[in-house]
Amino acid sequence: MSGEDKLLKLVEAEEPDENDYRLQEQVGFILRKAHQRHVSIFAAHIGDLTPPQFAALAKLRDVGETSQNQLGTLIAMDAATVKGVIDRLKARGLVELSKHEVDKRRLLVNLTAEGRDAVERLIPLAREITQETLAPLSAKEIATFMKLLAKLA
Amino acid sequence: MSGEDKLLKLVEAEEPDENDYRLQEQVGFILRKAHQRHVSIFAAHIGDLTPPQFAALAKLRDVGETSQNQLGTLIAMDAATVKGVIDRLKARGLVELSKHEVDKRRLLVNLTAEGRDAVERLIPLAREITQETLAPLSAKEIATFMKLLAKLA
DNA sequence: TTGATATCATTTGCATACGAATGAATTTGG
DNA sequence: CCAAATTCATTCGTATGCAAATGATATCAA
Repeated sequence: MSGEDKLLKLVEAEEPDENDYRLQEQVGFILRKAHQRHVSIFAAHIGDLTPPQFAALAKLRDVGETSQNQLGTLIAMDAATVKGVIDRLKARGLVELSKHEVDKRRLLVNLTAEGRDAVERLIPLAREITQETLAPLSAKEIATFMKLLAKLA
Repeated sequence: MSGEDKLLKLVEAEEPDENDYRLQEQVGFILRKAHQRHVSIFAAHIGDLTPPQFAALAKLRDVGETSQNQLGTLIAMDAATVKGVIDRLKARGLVELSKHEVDKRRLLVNLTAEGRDAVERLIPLAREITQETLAPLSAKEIATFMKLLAKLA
């Protein structure tokens, strides 16, 4: 079959050309790049805290004292990951840990006064980060994008 | 100022309530979750290769032999990261390395026969991964989403 | 009540991801 | 032509992110 015939066949059958896989058009690849860009913008605004660390602080501000595991669930981190994040926040005095009186398995996490001050101070910057990340889109596009992105997450 | 007055003021001035920062509505947080979900879908279909490793193989299939650094640029990885990825692919015999004859700084990377076989075999699975990642969206939503996501990446 | 299950946390091992520092080789500008 | 700047690659340190194994505690069910 000639190249032209093959092209014709593909158009007619609407089959993907199996020789034509474009990495840079795959959702996973672009998702990874968009995430990288966001992290970079975050770092430019908040240099001394990572997005996961800020997420932990912001969520603790919302819900108050919780167990480490529960916090992990709320910010989409598995137990091993959240432990590292909390360890580093504790080392910096932004959170404090205590044992649950009734259920001795649980490790309670809470903001320190310093941690609470830090979150309040950083939230305006976090708003700017969100804005800058979405800056390539118009207001209408942002609404559409956020709706669809939420469906994928 | 009473709570009602404060609300009124906010509505009039269209200022965000600085006490009301919702982490789970921020684009960075949802982007991170969407990426996590994609990686999880990837792992369910292709267990013995990570998305970055597959990206390297797929891109080498596109462009043929390139320098390690150039490959990194093409798949959005910095020099330190791409080195680790290539090292592991080399250890598994999927890529081979050679020195550039003219520019002695460059380390050339290419697929081995086994690496080429692996990519060809995996591309259909990669198509499924893309499909499953986008499954929560309709065809029209996918087109919209990809267009907007590309703008952000 | 007790044996099976489930939950919470920790640890280990592996794989991105990136900043910063370093060294080798190349290119550029004066 | 040569010194300065750039590029390519490596290494180190730190921080996610997750699977799997382990130990302690709690809950459930026969």
